[in-house]
Amino acid sequence: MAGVKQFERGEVLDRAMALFWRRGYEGTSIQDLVEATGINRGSIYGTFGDKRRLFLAVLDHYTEKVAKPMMMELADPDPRRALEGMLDSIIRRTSDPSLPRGCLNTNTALGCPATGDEITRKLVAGLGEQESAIYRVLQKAQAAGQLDASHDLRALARFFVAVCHGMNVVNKAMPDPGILRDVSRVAMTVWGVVNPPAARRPKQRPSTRPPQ
Amino acid sequence: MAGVKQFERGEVLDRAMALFWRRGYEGTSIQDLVEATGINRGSIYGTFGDKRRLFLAVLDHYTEKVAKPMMMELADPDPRRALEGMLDSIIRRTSDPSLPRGCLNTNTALGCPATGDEITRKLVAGLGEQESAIYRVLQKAQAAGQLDASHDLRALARFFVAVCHGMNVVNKAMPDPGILRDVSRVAMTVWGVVNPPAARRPKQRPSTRPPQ
DNA sequence: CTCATGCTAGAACGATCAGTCAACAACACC
DNA sequence: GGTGTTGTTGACTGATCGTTCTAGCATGAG
Repeated sequence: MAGVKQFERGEVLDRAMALFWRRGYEGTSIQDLVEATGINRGSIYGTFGDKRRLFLAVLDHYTEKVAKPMMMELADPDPRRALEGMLDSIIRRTSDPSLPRGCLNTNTALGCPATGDEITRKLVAGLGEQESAIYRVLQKAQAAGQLDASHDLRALARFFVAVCHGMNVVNKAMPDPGILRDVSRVAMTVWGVVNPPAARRPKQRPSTRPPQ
Repeated sequence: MAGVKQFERGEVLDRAMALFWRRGYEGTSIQDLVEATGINRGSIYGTFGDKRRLFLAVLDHYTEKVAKPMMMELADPDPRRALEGMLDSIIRRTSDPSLPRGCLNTNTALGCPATGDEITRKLVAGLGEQESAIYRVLQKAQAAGQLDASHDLRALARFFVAVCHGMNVVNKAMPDPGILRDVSRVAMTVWGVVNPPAARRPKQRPSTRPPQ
């Protein structure tokens, strides 16, 4: 049947995403994509332009399907639970054996030559947004008195961003959710630290235990 | 002049390392290596075998030249300074504009298809060694009373491993040493935290599952 | 001297790469 | 039914991939 669309854009992006995620940009050929998506070479080019633009579409797809749900955890009204939720969502995702290891964004950021093209700009922008979103949660926590006023929120936000990406790297190499639970649990303890040794800390026992 | 070695193995590995580090395994062609090292195509094959084995040699070279010096910081008699030194050495390295961004091991771990071949095994082994080395430092600290006895040392070690790799990812995307200093400073604050009454873990050694 | 050695230069290999193209089939509208 | 648009198809392009190979030459050992 020609002349009528044989495929769903979203499904093609799903399969292409899985492939790029698993094998990286350079490691994935158009032929691989043709076989994995089931649609023809020409249709790929007709729909997405070329490999690079297909990859950009996949990055957007990933943001929508994976990154955004993770960031949604930050909307939890309780700031501490929001952060824990974000880390937990990484653990949940990396525990799903049907998904490739690591994180497409993280993989891409390290696999690519770090040129200043649109791909890198997208990734850097994503990192920045994540930092900002975490920063706002921390501000809320500080305003609510759940976080000591002496904390450097920018540094804290950057720390959590780094932890997220560290978890993705570790997961890619060693797919054991227990490791990530350890990392997450320890990372969350910085929350309870009072910076100046003078100040006395109110009861800072965590009200919620990580699920499991 | 022919008939006598025209190149130093170490220099060739230096240049090949820089290339692989910057562009990744798949992004670096033999032709690139020929041009960057200045030695002939045939000499590369004669000396190293093929691209994969050259890359393995580069990984060893990287371990010797970059990873081992970083791990040496852990030998500091003061455990806390040892850990700080390790993180600082990452910041120092990533601040050196003459070196490529990120970390070759981290880049490779994420850029490659993560097959179970020798490359992945090398990387996983490196991660394991780092975790063990950090673990021993933490044990020393705990024995010396510098670290609260309630800390879960395995989890702490895994946390610091993840932070290292998170720093490498962040640095690859955003080459600002200030960010890494923030991350490092916050990460070190976990040192002073008394662990929440963590569930006693069954003795759980690093994962045995094969990487993806 | 002779000869093996270890490099250089470069052609050539088949495979694969990203990307293009013309022919063709199904629809929408006239 | 005629026409134009749209999407499919598979062959095709030129470039590049990793790898091999031949030929030639300068050296050091015997």
